[in-house]
Amino acid sequence: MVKKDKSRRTEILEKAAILFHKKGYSATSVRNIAQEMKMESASLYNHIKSKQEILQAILLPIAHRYTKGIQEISNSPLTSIQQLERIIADQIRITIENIDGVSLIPNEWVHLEKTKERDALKEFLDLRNLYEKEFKKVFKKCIKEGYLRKVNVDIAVFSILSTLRWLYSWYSKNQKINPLVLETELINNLIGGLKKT
Amino acid sequence: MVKKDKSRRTEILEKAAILFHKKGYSATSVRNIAQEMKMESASLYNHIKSKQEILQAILLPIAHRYTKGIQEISNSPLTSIQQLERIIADQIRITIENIDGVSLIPNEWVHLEKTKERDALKEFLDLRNLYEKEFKKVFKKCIKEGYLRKVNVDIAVFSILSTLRWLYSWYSKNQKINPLVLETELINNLIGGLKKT
DNA sequence: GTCTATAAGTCGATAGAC
DNA sequence: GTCTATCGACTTATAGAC
Repeated sequence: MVKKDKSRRTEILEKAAILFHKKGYSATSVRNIAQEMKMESASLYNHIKSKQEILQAILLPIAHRYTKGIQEISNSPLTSIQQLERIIADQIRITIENIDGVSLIPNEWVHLEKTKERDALKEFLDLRNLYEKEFKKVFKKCIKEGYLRKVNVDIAVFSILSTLRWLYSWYSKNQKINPLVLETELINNLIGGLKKT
Repeated sequence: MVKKDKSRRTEILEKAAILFHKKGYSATSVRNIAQEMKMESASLYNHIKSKQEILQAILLPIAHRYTKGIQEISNSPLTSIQQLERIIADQIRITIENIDGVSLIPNEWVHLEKTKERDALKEFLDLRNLYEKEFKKVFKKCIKEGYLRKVNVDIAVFSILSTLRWLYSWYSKNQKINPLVLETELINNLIGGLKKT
């Protein structure tokens, strides 16, 4: 089976993600994106409806991917601590697969808007809330079943998610590392801790 | 002693930090800042030279504060593990004191520019590199002296700094927490780990 | 599907009256 | 030190020729 050519639209989304990552959504002009595509900015509009639609087309599929992943894992027959480790591993994989897209998740979502087609801001925030709720549920189960210490759940979950949110930044500068080493090391640090016992 | 009136310039920097936090530097216009000050945008220029100067006046003092803090701690006679804990506590304090300003550190520094007066981008990045170098030095000493496990230093330090970088975001939504509880809990999680032993 | 031309608005910043 | 007025550049997006 021959791989289908990358559509022009997909190319635009990829170039845009790189530019948004580098300078942010607001500081990136439609002309900048066109230049990367070696087109005039007017030509872009044959493939996309607006600059806003580009941002939505990058961010929302990633947000859906995260939520789908955590739901599948938390509905699986794994033990709670295994689920927690899998959820962390899943986030690491999503990040490595699409650094530029994922890099927009922590901050650039604020530029999502409600458009005629969809309320992208609400859609994103709903998915994010669902994800955090699911994450905390699994985390609490790990405590209840005696896998983890009785820590403050809000603080501990925030701390783990912070590391995962910033992974894109670290990974862009350290791409040579073996992803499986990264996965193992990170899970050990985040859950096991650093202190010598 | 009577507290000196807040200068008009300081007010501008505070309002600007809030807006930059909310929408980012690029998406915030000089007119937006003026509106918060209940002035016309032209009037702002009696207090500041340019929009860029505002960003520099917010970010660079914070960057200097971080670096000064870590250097004082790492030159103190504390043990390496005590230094590490103090460094983390210092970051938490800086964040709580100035959430809006600190919120710009992770991402908005990319909009710093070289101006006639100073090369703000270079200045910032030099300070950041110095900070990370110092942090890793202390961390390595903790391993060498047997306080911490022999983990991958780059990954572990990135992970800790990620949590501290994102603290502003979590704290803005959880300001009711006792800062000392936050400090203790976070240091325990980051260094001690979550696993039940 | 790409182009040129351009609309309609916003941007940061300045000049000069008061 | 604040205002009105305005400059010139840049913004997203559209119209219409090819």
